[in-house]
Amino acid sequence: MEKILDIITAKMQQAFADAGYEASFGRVTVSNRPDLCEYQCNGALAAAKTYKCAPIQIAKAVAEKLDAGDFSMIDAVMPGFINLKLSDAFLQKYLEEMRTTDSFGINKTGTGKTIVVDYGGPNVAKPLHIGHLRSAIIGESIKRLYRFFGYNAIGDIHLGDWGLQMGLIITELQERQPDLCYFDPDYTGEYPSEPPFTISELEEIYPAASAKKKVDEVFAEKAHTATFELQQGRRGYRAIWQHIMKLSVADMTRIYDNLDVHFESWLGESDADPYIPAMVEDFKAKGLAVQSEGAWVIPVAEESDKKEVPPCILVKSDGSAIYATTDLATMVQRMQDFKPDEMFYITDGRQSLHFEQVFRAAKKGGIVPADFPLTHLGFGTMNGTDGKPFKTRDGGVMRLEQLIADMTEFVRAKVVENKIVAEDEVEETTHKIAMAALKYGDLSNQPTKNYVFDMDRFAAFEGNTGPYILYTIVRIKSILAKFGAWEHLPVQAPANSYAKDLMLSITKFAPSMEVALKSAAPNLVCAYIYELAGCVNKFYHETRILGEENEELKAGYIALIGLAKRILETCIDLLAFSAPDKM
RNA sequence: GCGCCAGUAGCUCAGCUGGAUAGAGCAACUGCCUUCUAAGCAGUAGGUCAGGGGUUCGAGUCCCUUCUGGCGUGCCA
Repeated sequence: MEKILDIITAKMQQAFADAGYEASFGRVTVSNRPDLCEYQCNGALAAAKTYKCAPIQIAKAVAEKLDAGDFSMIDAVMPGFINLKLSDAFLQKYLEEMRTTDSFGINKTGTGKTIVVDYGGPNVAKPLHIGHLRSAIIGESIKRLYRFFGYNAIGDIHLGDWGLQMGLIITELQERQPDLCYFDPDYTGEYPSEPPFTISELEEIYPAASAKKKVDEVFAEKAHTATFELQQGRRGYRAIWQHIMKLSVADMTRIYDNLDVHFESWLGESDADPYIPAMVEDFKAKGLAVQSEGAWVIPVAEESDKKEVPPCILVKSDGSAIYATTDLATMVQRMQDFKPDEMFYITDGRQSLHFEQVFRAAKKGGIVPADFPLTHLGFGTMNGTDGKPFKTRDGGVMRLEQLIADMTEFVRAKVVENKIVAEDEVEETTHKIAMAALKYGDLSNQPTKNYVFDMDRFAAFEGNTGPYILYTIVRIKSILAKFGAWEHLPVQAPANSYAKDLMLSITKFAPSMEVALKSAAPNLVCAYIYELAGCVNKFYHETRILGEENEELKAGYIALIGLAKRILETCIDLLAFSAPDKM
């Protein structure tokens, strides 16, 4: 479907041309003065400079030429704005087309294209903590946005299962239980099928090892060696690694499922490992990798760089792979297996230089074509109310599970207190509201910016929050349920100013989603539905819907809120949460 | 040192390629539930858009500069 702004702009440009001015001045925008008009064109102001005459003259001349068909008001006002209001008939026709068109008439620009969205990135053997929240929910939302526009979007978790952390765990485990058969180089038998540790022990081992590494050089050296040997295929280490993977993946699957975050691909750094030798050889053969300070590096600095861009390290001086290596090898694997048209990475913003280096290296080495779209979205840090990185009261890192549990508990109390939901539905309703609160609280912020995570504020449920959006949907659902079958009812012309505002808001769906996709900004989806929900609530407040005696009019109201509900639900699905029937 | 990001109401944030009176939410105060869910709606108050220059008919938005904070800056990820 053509967007309203495009339709009006075309008319406006024609009017500029007809009045003897350059057509490109006829750009129309949504009004920033809704009290005066719905759409506006400021082109006369810009044109005044070119044509050296008063802008108001141009505005008036253009307004004269404007095709009045779809407008209820065309006004040229000082100093030279052209103000427009849409006619009721136009709005009705437009919304009815939206209502009856797949995906409300958005243009599926991604049809036939494949994109790999790399997000999540948890490390095995480490519990998911709140630092993983942003990647998971921003990534899931961006993946869904791409999918909504027709892309074949593959979410890839990219497990951190191959780095130094694995060596650290192995080394720490060996210190604790040196007699395990895994550490006996001469052991040739089968290894036990059950791991010598539980998930919670594992989660305690890693931070202990990580801390030890910083103060104990011998230990650190051992860990590096273990990492190297694991990557070289040492049997016992591989067996331990298998145990760790099994336990860890099962645990994180449970948590991601609970968050309604799903990955199509569960590959990790280890899966890229087989691609490393050939890739490294290729970089060397092409002369792109050079030896420097004992390591093999790929110089990626460019003339135009304003800063010093260090080379991308391909092979460490001890011969083992580093994250740049696995990221590059992962790209090789993805190009081979998924044949994507784009790759999109969602990680902490502090990794932006790393991705800059990797992207350059990938293009230099021909892993992807030179014009291949590689995007890194670096999200900001989640801070506490003191403005510093979020910590628990005792200064530790809060587990993602704990965060979800806290939020859920708070919501449950509220749901029980309201007594609207039947007892057997409390849990499901609670879960939906908690997810909405948590995700909307995060996603409504610009992803690239740091933001303050304030549990009290997120759980407050008033104003611009997830629960507000859900509440709006629930109110509509309640009316629709009482009304009966509504899906077939056509949209009618606006019956009052609240209806018209709501209709205008609905027409902004497609352009809002397009910008959200283009900018990879779920916060724009949030901003849109907040506005839309506000329009619904105002309309709801001012209009008696079920009590309307004129049946024709009532049907129109129902059709309108029905359409609003479908759009709201589509949007929250893009944000990966859903609405209950009651709350 | 260099680079990137940020600085807008007491707090948390919007502000789309410069355009009319800088917008929301929270907190404060005031109205509205015998009528479709008050997790709602309406209203009051609150701003030298960090400071200073500049470009422009017009700057929160573009350019320069200073200050403040965060982050990054070769073998962790």
